[in-house]
This record gives sequence, structure tokens and C-alpha cells, in this order.
Amino acid sequence: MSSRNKSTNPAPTLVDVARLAGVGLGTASRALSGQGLVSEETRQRVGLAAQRLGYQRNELARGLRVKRSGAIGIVVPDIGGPFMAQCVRAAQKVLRQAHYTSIIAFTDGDVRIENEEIDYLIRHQIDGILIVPSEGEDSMLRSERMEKFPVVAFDQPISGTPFDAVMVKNKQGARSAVQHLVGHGHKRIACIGINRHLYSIQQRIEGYRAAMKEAGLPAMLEIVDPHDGSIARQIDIWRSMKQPPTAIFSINELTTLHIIEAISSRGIKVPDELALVAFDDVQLGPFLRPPLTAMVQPSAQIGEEAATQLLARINGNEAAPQKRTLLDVEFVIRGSCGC
Amino acid sequence: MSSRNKSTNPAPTLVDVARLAGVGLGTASRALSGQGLVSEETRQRVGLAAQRLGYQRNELARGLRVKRSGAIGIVVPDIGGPFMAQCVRAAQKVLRQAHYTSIIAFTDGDVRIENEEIDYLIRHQIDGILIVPSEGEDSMLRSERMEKFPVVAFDQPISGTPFDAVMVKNKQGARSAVQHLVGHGHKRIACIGINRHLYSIQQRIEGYRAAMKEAGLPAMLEIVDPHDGSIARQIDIWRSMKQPPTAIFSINELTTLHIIEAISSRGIKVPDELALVAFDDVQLGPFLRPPLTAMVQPSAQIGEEAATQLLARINGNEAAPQKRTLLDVEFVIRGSCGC
DNA sequence: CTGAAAGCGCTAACAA
DNA sequence: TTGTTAGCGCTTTCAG
Repeated sequence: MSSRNKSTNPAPTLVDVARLAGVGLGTASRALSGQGLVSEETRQRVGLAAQRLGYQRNELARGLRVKRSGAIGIVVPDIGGPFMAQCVRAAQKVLRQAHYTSIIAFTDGDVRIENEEIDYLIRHQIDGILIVPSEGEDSMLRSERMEKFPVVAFDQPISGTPFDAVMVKNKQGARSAVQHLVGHGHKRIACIGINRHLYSIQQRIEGYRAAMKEAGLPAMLEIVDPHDGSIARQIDIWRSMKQPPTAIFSINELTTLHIIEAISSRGIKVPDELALVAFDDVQLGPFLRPPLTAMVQPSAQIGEEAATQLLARINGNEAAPQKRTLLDVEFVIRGSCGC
Repeated sequence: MSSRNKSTNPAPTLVDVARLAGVGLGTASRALSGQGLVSEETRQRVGLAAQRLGYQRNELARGLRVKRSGAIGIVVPDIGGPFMAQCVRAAQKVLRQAHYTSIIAFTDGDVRIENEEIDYLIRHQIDGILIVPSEGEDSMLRSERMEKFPVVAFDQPISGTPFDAVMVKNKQGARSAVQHLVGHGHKRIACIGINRHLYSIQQRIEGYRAAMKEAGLPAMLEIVDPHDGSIARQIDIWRSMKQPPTAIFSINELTTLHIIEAISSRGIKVPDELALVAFDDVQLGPFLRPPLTAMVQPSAQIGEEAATQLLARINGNEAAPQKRTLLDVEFVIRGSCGC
């Protein structure tokens, strides 16, 4: 009965709409997009035809023509933890509101994968990149061809590039977290750090150092690989010392998780035996025994801000000078610090 | 000196490559894509030219031509919790390996938003959809136009559609979790549930009911809104009873989070005063005091399986009958159950 | 205000 | 084997 005898009838195109409305292709385009002059009557007729056919514009074709895909690449190491998940979520929300699609890519913090993903995204003609850069010299982001491309980094800056970056006050935050511990009367405050090359981590370590120095205390810094159990080992080493640390400052979410694991499995009493203050909150942080005292990052705000800045770059002001945004962190005192 | 006097020199196209290599457009295309016959020598020459120009194929143009975008839409309520984050991550990995881009969209569990996002994705010519469907009758997924489209649901099925679904054994898992509690000698085991309409939740509730019935115990089921503090209130109500429940079975991650919060803030002793077993693990679950006993879902496996099935649908066998995959859950006994 | 036509960058059919 | 050509579906001049 109906003309639908092909097994798969192709989606209606603008030509179909134009034909049904009895107008030219160009007119149909103008009517639907609202660009250019079209008489009210024609507009309605075209609109109706489109609706009847269930017409949906092919954004691929449009993108090819106007040379913008309407897609943004979000490139992050992972979204396992609540911090990154929220950043991404918030950024996506802002972008979506501005009618951009978000394509999320994961790097595991590996520059090689990062390069591959960026390459991939560029082939897909994305209009901009939001990225938590991985560490490594040979990042594509530093290549000349990227220079003119809209890129905004968050969480970490991309050294040696003209790209904007949105971060938090890592150094200052770390410093005041450690100061809090000092205020509790601790004399031996250890710090568990990781890979020194990540800028944000470096900053936190500097903050730790600064606070210790100001208090006239010796730094007890250990750089560990958070993945191989060395955190637990380090804690054992400290415990076997005659003068073991009485407090730990944990450098990020991952180290905190491992520290909590080690502490928990050894039955170490927090905060009496060992106080703990962390940079980054962890999920359920408020419900641990004792609840975790942490310097928490405004993750949603970071994502929003980064997305907003990227949109600004895309919409014209490419000439604006490089912008580094430093957001405030919030010290959330719960129980693990001894309060 | 160089010809780069335009402020923004456009990306090189296949025409540029062909010209530099001194071959025709078609030949260049064939040489680069590896499709069709090209002499080894030409292939090399074209490859070299491409490399010199830093040519990157425009996937938008290609997509328009071949009528496949190479993009898959992943539509989920959120990625806040570890469960969904891992599902998505695993799915993305599989898709990426098959050279598909993942476009992630969030729905907040709202069908209206879900419809909008799907519409959006379709306009972008995605080749398939991986979705955790939201509840609601007027889902686009049930419309006739979607019928032929490659869609795979996970976590929840989409009732009344021909789409594949990947889930876990919700009913059976819930049942054995509750049985474990029964085995500990509990007679009054309460269940905190949410919104009955979600299929997976329904199944878990049925599992709870079944276990209680089999044990000859009365069901103590409370359906709450996890967002408005009613969980804490419910716990207070139970505590004020003469015969309060001695154990709780929590229906999902969200309820568990709130239960832990309530329990923790009231200083209720787990498991002595109140035992707790949850469906879904929570981050740090092993490090709570006591550690959480939970029925954990193989989140990565769910994502992988769903992605794999979607790829299968896309690559031809659209005719295959609807497939419902039920993966096993794993009961992880830690301390909160009383073990 | 509207229609016709050109062309975005690519692949696939067809000739050569 | 290779070059030429015709579109994919859309926007955007440019005439009318």
C-alpha cells in the first residue's frame, strides 16, 4: 500500500522537504535554519513538510560545508575518580548548551595514546579540545600545526604552548593543608608524592615544602609509584623508625586511596597514631572512620570554566593573550586531621 | 619566503596530496586507504606526499560519502559512580579499537533529555547507540523510525523494543545476598528500594522478596526517594520500632551511599546493631569500617559485552534475533554483613 | 523574497 | 593500474 517497499528507506533529505513544500532547495535551507530572508508563509510550509517527513538535518553534510563539525574533544586520562568525572560532566553540560557535541577520549596519562587520540579527533574535524595533558615532551600539542587550534587545558597546564589553562591553587592549597597539621602540633609530617613531573603535583609538593620550612620542620617527602604497593611499604618503613611521622599529607586522590587501604589493613589508629590530610577528596570521604580531612577542588567549576574559555576562544577572540585561571580550593575539615 | 602568507592556511586535502604526488585524485584516495589496486611505487609516492603535507583525512567528508560517521553514541544517566564510569570506559575501549569514536551523552535518567540527546546524535549520523535507557513511556527508542537502528541497552532493558540488552542477574543476585543475611540468623531484614519502575531494581526487589518468602520471613520493603533524605528518616523510623530490623539490604549504589551516611552519622554499630549488605559496590567499600559486603557487578564486562554486541549488529547481522545477555554478579563478603 | 548552481573533501564507478 | 567524473546533503553566493 505505502511506498515503503525498500527494506531500509533512507532518511529524508532537504531535497525531499523542498519538493514536498514545493520550494527550491535553497529556500528550504533558509527556512529551516532561520538564516536569510524567507516569507512567513513559506517558512511555515517548509516547516510543516519537514515535520511530516520527520526530517533531521545531516550535521555531517552541514559540517563539511560550513567547516565546523560542532564537536569538541575532551581528552582526559580517565574518569574513574569523582574529580575527573565531575569535571568532564560539567564541561559537557556547558558545551552541550552551546550546541556542541562532546567526544570524550581517554589517555591513561600516556602521551602516545594522547597523540593518537588527538590525531583521531582532528581527523573528525573537531572544533576545539579540552584536555588534561599527559606528561611527555613529544606531545602533539606542542607541534606547530596545533598552535592556531582552540585548546584549553585543565588540571594541568601545557608548558611551552600558548594555550589557556584552568587549574586550582595547588601550591597555596597544599601549604595551608600542611599548616593545619602544624597547627595541631605535629613535628614530623610526611608527604606521599608521585611522579614529580606533573605540574600540579609539583606545585603541591612545593606547597608542602614551603609550609614545613616556614614551621622550621624537616621535609619528609617520599615519591612513590602508587600502583605497585610502594605506599604500603613506605608506611611500614616509617612505622619502623624510632621517630616515625605522626601525620601524613597525601598528594592526590590516588595516593589517598592507597594510604587509606594501608592504614586500614594495618589497624593504624587515625588520627591518634597517625593523622591524615589529603589533597583531593575521595568518594565517601565524609563517611570513613574517621572522616577524611581534605583540600577539595571545585571540580564542576573547573570543568565549566575550562569549557567556557574554550567557547570564548572558538568564538573569535583567538588573539586574546594566554590566560591561566587559578581557582580556589576549599579545606574541608573532618576527623582525620585530629580536629 | 614561504607561501604561507594567509594567517590560517587551510588543512591540506586529498587534492593537494594528489597534486604533489603527481597522480589523480582517485589514485591518491586508493593509495591512502589501501582499497583498490595501486602499484607499490605509486602507493609510496602518495604516502610520502601525504606525510610531507601532514595530510589527515577529513572523516566528515568521508562519512558523508560512505554514509557512516564512524561514531557511536553512548547515552547514560551519569558517570558519577564507579559502576557507570567503568561500564562507559570499557565500552569506549572496545569501540575505539574497532575505530569508532564514542560520543557520550548524559540524561540524568530523564526521558525528555534522553530523547533530545538521541535526536542530536542521530543528526550527527552516529552509526549506533549504546544506552542505559531512562524510564518513561514516550521514549524515542520505541518509535518506529528507530526500529532498524543498531541499539544495545545495558544495565536496563528497553521494554517493547527489538533491541539487545546486557544486564546482570539482578534477581538471583539479590536473592542470594539476602539469603546470606538469613544465614547469619537475621529474622528482620529490611530492604531499601527506589523507584519501582526500573526493571533492574524491580528484579532485585523480587529477589529480596523471594529470599524472604523462602525463609518464611516477612518482607520489610521501603521504597524511598534517595534524594530527599527519606533514607535517613526511614532508618530513624525503624530504630524507633519495638522490633527493629537487624539487617538492611540496600538496592543500589545510591541508596547504599545514603544508608552509610545515615548509619555513620547516628553512630549505629555495624554489623552488631545493624548488618548491611548492598547490591553494587561503592568506591572505598573495602575500606569502610566495617568494610562493605556487596554484590558487585562486573562493570567493565558489561560495557565490553554491550559494545561488542553493538558492533556485531552494525556489522551486518541485523537479522539476528533479539539477545538478552545476563552476566553473573559476584558476592564479595567483607565485614558489614557480620562475617 | 526565491531558485539555480557551485562546491565543501571524499569515495566509487566507469573509462581509458 | 590509473585518471576522470559524479555525487553524498548541505549552505551560500548570485541572479532573477
